[in-house]
Amino acid sequence: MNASEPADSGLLALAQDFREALRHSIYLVRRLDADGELSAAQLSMLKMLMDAGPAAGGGASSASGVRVGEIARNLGVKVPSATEQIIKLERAGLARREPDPSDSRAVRVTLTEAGLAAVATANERRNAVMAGVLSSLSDDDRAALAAALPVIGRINATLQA
Amino acid sequence: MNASEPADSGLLALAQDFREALRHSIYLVRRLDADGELSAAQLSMLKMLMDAGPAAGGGASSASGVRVGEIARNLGVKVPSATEQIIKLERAGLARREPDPSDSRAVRVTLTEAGLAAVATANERRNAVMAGVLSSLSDDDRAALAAALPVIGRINATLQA
DNA sequence: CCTAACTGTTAGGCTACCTAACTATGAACG
DNA sequence: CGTTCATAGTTAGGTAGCCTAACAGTTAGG
Repeated sequence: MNASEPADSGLLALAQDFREALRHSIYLVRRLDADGELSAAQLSMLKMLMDAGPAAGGGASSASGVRVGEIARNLGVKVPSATEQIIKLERAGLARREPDPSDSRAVRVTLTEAGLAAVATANERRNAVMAGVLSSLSDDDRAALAAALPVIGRINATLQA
Repeated sequence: MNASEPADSGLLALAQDFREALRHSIYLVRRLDADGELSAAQLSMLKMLMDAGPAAGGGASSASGVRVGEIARNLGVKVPSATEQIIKLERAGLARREPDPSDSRAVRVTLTEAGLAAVATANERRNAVMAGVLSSLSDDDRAALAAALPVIGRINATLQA
């Protein structure tokens, strides 16, 4: 419509639509998280520990576990919030806190067996619910969604930096 | 891989990926909402009032405003939570509560001029931030995202029912 | 050493949500 | 009509998750 700034106006429109979609998706997330097992925050943390746990990034030695500060950064929260969640997970027997041998200030957090199992169970259940929702879509819709997921992943990755 | 239930396993995989994407997108939403103006919940409510306000659904007469129960349903929260937010908006001068002339039990909520302006401002700002994020994508990525938005909208619509 | 930088915990506070209990109005029916 | 049941919203009390500020212990540098 506007010849002077077509790109910008399209970008803003896309931004608005995407925002709207995410805003509404909060219901969906809320419904998924309402299975009364693990809270969203706790599952996120457990999952992160699982992903990062086995082979921690670029570390030379096999320093098992993730440091509190790193957890906070990964989850996009402040350190005290991470501590709070970690303590809850620890009390629930899902995670363990151990001193870092190479730096006595630091704390290493690892999943327990129970934690690992809890992640698996919770994820399965939520995936099943989500799959139920997606099952009502057409094949084309699912294809479009699948094509967009890497893009959304790229958007999210941008924010980590 | 598995010939017996290829559709189901694909569906579950898609479900998992979509869930993951939404989970990570929470950062993005949080960042957008951290502009220190209106909280996410309040902006959602204001926006809903704006959308529903002018021409309320299938109502015969021009009953202006939205009822508290309807607001709660639209936002996916319980009535007391809606009341709470409405009171905050009212105190901030962004919304008004009036008795429903046709049912003295009911309350009609409408935006004030200030509320309308606040929605506009907050949305503009957040759209700009989001546009900034999206500007780093390739054209193909943006196209894929745009194609998926209606699908996500359809998913969200499913939940309303 | 002694100070400066860093890691994590504690303390206190806020928002947004929930359930349960209450008030007031409307509607149905004998 | 008047009692009874349903509906609309508010109030009260509680929880989860996040934040900032203040604190304690550890490491590293001058």
